[in-house]
Amino acid sequence: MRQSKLFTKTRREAPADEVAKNAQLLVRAGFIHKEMAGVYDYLPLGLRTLNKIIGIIREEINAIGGEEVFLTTLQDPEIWKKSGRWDDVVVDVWFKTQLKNGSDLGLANTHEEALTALMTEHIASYKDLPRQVYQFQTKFRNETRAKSGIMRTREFIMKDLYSFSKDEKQHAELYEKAAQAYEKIFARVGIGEKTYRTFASGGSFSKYSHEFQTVCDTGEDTIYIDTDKRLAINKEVYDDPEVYATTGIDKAQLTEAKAIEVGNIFTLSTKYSDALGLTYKDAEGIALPVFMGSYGIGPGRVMGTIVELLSDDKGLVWPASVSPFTYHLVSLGHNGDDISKTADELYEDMFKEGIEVLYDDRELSAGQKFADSDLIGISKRIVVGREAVASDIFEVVDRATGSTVKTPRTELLS
RNA sequence: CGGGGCGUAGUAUACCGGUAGUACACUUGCUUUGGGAGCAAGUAGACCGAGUCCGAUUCUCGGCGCCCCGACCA
Repeated sequence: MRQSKLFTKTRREAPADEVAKNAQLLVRAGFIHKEMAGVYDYLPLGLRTLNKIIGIIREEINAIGGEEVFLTTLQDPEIWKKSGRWDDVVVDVWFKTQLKNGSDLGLANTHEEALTALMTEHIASYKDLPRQVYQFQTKFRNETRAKSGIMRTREFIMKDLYSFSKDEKQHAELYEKAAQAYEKIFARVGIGEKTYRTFASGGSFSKYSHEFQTVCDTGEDTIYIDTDKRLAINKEVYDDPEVYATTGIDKAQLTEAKAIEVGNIFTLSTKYSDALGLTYKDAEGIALPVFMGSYGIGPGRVMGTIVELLSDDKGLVWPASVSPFTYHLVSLGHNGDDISKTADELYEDMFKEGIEVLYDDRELSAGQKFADSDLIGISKRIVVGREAVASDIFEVVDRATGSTVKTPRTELLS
């Protein structure tokens, strides 16, 4: 797309009401806009990156057998009363509203209840199991304190996957597959090296859960890492001797670090299937409760984590896999001169080839264009200047490393 | 929810109990063009409410909003 048509503008100054690096840079580069505390809009560039992240998650979840759905945000209190989670004392992050007739509705903060109730119509036999159902859907959580830019917000998209198994053994297989899918996802978005599968407390459903924690100084969580095994232990279970017995991790080998929770996986057991009557008939015709798990990733938080980890003093730095465009084509020409014509031509050709390119065709100084390009952080920049006009060879600069490769037109179009 | 800080043009900031200043952005004109260009002119601002005062953007109180630390994060 032509940058002259992009409605967002970059800013030289960081917003006064943001301290977090992720929010400062994303606002400055025009990726997001804050509506209020903990509530952010995604603008064209931000939405592109968010959708790249979502696309990667979708591919990996589909690869392990996930079936995508889209459930509603408005929730019937009845199903929540059955699981005991309607009460504000039990779940303190509720946003609730009412119909015109005065009856209560909830705005979904998670979807165990809704999906479990739904699946009672589709799971009847052991032949219907296992199932893995997921969605990308808006969650509302009335956090007492939103903070850290887009890392902890009151409204956010979450990928939530739910697994339905006939027993614990079948569940364990799905659980491990989901964990491996998560590792691939975090590797593909560029934070794999710093992300550790982490033992954490399991809440009220199981002894333990796993979190995926990305080491970062600005993280909220404290974890203890075994670098050899590439595993970690959350501080909340650090003093539990059973963890070491189960995992074989040597407590003395661990190193402490701050980390961001970019994903989590839970064994739910039969809590929700019991509450909502989700059973199946085994081979003998006996009704048994379905064994469940849930698996979450917040694509927005992943995006924020990438910013926290990879950006530099000039701005955002996107890995190619999640860059809003493949190329940032920066023309140094003016008013229809030869440089502009060469850049125009290259843009049109790339566009026809379906290559994702943001074309800076604006009438601005070179310095300003480079500064904007650095700030936006598209992974590769093509610079069109005098030299390109004569030679048809273009400078391609890697945003992360700053290294330049002279690339002929034909190669750019392949 | 406890503690602390802060609300001034689109953005970032300054000063002041008596006509609110600067920079960036924006508009117009001329010059400039490989790392945030120059000159000139122009548009644009005190969160809301009450109180004190001759006079409040400034002081006091209340509300609303934003940030940070802590608690919380099923």
